[in-house]
Amino acid sequence: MKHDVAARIAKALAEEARARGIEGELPAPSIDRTKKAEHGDFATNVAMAVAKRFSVKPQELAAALKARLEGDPTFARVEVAGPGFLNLKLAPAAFHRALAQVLEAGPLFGRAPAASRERVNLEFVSANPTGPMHLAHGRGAVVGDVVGRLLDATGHRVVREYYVNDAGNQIRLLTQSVLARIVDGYPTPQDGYGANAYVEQLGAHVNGRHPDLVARAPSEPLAFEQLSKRCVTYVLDGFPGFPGIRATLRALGVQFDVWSSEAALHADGRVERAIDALRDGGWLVERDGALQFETTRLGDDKDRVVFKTDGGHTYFASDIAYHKDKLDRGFDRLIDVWGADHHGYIPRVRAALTALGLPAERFEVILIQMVSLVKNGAPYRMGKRLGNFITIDEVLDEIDEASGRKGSGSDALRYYFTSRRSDAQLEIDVEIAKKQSLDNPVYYVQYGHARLCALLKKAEHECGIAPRAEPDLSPLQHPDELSLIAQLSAYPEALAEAAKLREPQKIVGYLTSLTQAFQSYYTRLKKENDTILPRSGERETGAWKTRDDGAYAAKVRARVAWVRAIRDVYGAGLALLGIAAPERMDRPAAAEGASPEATDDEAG
RNA sequence: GCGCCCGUAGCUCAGUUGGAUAGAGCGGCGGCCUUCUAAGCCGUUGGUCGGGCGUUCGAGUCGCCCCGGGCGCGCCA
Repeated sequence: MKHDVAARIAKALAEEARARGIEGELPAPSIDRTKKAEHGDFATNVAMAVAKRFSVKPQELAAALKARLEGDPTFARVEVAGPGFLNLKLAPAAFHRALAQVLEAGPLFGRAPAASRERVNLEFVSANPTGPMHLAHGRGAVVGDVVGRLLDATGHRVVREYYVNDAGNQIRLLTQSVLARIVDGYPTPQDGYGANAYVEQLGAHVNGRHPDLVARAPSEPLAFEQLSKRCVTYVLDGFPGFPGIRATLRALGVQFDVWSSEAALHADGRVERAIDALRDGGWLVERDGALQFETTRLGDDKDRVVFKTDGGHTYFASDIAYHKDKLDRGFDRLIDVWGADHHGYIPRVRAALTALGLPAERFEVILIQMVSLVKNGAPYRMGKRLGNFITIDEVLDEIDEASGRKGSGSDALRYYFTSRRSDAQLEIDVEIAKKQSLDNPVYYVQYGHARLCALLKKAEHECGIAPRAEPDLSPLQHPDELSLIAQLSAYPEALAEAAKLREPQKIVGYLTSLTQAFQSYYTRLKKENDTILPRSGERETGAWKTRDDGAYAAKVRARVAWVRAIRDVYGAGLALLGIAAPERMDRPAAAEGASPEATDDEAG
């Protein structure tokens, strides 16, 4: 629809230029959808943008263009406004054409499967396998997952990857913490994972399953290593009392294609080879007994240690190998989703790729800002040692239970995390996060979808309108119906924009506004004493089919197709967000029974 | 001190990458269910878009300078 309008404006502009003898390239006109109905459907600033080239006043040029555009039946009204805007109101037929396009594409509308075919490696979450995922991890998980869906939908080939840090200090500390719980006299490690239910349960489980390893681990390094591996496995796969990271992610609707292991990078020599390559390139220096990579030569603040004085590697050493490995696997683009507290890390990874002769410009980072928790207005600090972190499992379970539907918690959390820009800090009240089950805005969007589905079901079963009917659309004349079509036609633009900028909240915003428009129309129509479908009495007798010589039936059929288009776009949008699109939603019992008295009782 | 992010309604946040009278949810107040789902709709309340200067037809959006908050500046991850 927008392209169509843009092409017509460009044509009028070109004609005007020719008439005035203006030579050369003209800037592409910028076409905007208007916010106000009185401004028509589209507006363009083209007259203001090119007035200088034409050596005339913007308003004069706008008037000339208006004269040309008025000859085009696509436009019902063309007006010059303000300093030289052209406000365009489209004829109904233009809306009907746009709707036909949506209907033809159906649920695939807006997708661009043949776009770039860029091969993208999307690495996200990558939380250390040392404990359950807590709420803050969820933000990166959801944003990463949705960015993956956005890229899928816009023609990229995405591999979702979880980098398991199974080779470092933190794993050793976890294993030591576990041993301290179950082996008499085993020292509690400094900065370890304290006395909480998680370590307790993990210890009990490990002790029951691998008594031999537990016995030997304190004195035999090999046994310790094997025990560490077991611990990582249990953290990922779960053990009694805790579902494990994989299951938590699954419950959140997050899937991964590849789980790559840091330990494996070391085991098969990829780290060594990457470091050797840096050495061969002359990037490494021995300093203070450690091996340093001179990243300052590539714009970093200071040189970075890759091998420590004690001979151990830093995580940076692994990361060099890991990112090199990802590029070696042939990806056109690497997208890492990181917590914003790691932002200082970007220059050194980029430096590493450059030093290795790899295309660093393919490396991109999405920073996820902190999630800070408050409880009753006061900061709520979470910490491993405090043992009071709110796990994702906990939040999911509570919301599922309160709403009586499995998956409800995932929907609520996904909505919450995707409705905000990821580069802005986010404050969550832990009480609201857990109890906000029934007034979460996600239900608003889902309810809209359920209403559309209910209409379509009734249309099929009680009016005999085929689900894939392709009726004449010209009876659609209600201003709300037409402006909703304009909104539908904007969906591909919203999707493309969201994918390009890696900003899921654009989709949430789009869906919210679409829902609003439909819900508002739905109620307004009733006030106008009209309905989308025939009322129940007429449905039963079939009288609606012949009313007004069939004109009414034609309108009903057109409206049902229109509803189907909205439903399809809706469903597509929700799928992008990984939020369920329920076909029916019944009022929850709490809301059903809500009366002033009942509310007072609860409050008192 | 240096670097990155943020500052928009009482609270949590959007704002189509420079457009017209800045929006939503929650909260407050007042209305709307006899037949398509009231988890809804309508109205109302609420703003010097942190402050200043600049760029131009036009700034919440871009530039510079302040103020305020968060994060980073480890041979931790």
